[in-house]
Amino acid sequence: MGKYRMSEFRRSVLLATLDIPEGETRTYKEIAKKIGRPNAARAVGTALKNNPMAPTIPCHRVVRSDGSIGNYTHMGRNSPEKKRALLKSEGVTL
DNA sequence: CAACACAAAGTAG
DNA sequence: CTACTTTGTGTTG
Repeated sequence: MGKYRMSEFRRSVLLATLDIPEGETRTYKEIAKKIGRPNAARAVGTALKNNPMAPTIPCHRVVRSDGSIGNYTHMGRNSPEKKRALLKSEGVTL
């Protein structure tokens, strides 16, 4: 029987990210806090890095706490510019 | 064991 | 004040 089970941490991160409304942004810290690991903002980034295989999850709505855009990996390629473009497309004022 | 899509506090100037 | 360094966190390679 296959175990469709990734770590709880990763699953929580994805769900929390999926819960971000359109046009809104959330910080890695906020996501971390939401899933009960307020000090694991870095782990949140690591978790998202392995998941943005599709626009299924609005990982581009997760930004840094200091207002920076943060990073964005898609298909093994880092494109912070793409992230910024997506946010702007949703009407997010940086 | 080392690295990473972060954060906050500490050190140096 | 700004810039760089260090420590904490959880998963992946």
